[in-house]
Amino acid sequence: MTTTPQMPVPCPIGRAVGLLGERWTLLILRNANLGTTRFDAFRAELGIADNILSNRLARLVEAGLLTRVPYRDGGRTRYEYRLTTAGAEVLPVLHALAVWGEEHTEPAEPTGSMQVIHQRCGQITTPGRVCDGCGEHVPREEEAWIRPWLSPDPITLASPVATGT
Amino acid sequence: MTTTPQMPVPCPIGRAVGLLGERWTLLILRNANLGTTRFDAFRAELGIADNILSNRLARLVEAGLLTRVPYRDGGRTRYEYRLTTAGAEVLPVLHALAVWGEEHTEPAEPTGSMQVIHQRCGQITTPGRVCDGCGEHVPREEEAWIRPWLSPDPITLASPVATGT
DNA sequence: CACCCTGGCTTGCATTTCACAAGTTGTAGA
DNA sequence: TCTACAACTTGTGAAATGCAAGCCAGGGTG
Repeated sequence: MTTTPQMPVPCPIGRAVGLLGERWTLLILRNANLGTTRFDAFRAELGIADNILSNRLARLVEAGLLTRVPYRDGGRTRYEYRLTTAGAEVLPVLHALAVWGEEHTEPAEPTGSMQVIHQRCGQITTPGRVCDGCGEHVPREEEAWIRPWLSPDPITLASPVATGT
Repeated sequence: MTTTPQMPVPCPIGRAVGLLGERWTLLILRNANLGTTRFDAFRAELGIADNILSNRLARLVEAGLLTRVPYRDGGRTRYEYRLTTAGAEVLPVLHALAVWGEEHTEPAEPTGSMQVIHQRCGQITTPGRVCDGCGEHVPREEEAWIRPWLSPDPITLASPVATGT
């Protein structure tokens, strides 16, 4: 028997990897944290195949990291995928990956690098929970990312949908 | 064209995921951080197939996260895989995954959960760079993990091999 | 009111990756 | 000599992934 996804192993890292470690999953969550909610948008941004995107979104909904919420498109009801708190809380994983990637990998061509800014104080900071500039905790509502290869404008992180508490 | 591993995309998260996001890779690095160095040991601990382990180790060496160092086994030379600093620096990713996994997933059967201890002060702490107990930065030499489903004894993190500096 | 468009999928088939098992190499100890 | 061991390599079938096409429902356009 192998340690394939979703088999609840005793190690929390193993369990997290089982869920988050499938191909595309962390990238979907990255984009969901940046405000993407719709099937088409994920497909366009990631270049992922339809069937796999469909599969991953379903799994993320099932695992409670995303939730399907109805929205109105003209006169009919469609669904979009919104972050839950569990999904929003993968942010530290994304931060850690961003730091590691910035430090240890090279882009194909030198575009400006990704930056995280603390909107309350306006400073650029290292991805993480404390602002390098003002020394304070950075709540997700005050965090924005600049991804210069897409746009010079900062993108404020998406808020998770209210769940219970 | 698809965003497959090793294609240097502009986003550092994408690049990190390209390398670290392959199946088994983060688990290999977790165990390497806990002191595993040998092919057999990785195989036994992870239950990974030989050819995939071989492939992943080679890729990690190529990417500079591990390095092959010779050791003597009786009268002959064998090789083991030791962490480089780049490999050791995935620790924050592992911490973030551990925290998320502890919070949002359930083990199959309730074994004691993984704990991180700051050996200088002896306190149990949340995986991360600052000790909950004494409030100080936890350098990796002072960090140990207890994984009660394997052993009650704390395991001090492996040191990376000296590189350059 | 027939036709096309758009978003969100599902289905079918080719390609790639993975799992499992068996074989290889070089040395050493029984 | 025979067996054991660590670290691989090779072969083969199963599963995951990628690509393209099709489907469905409601609305807009002519």
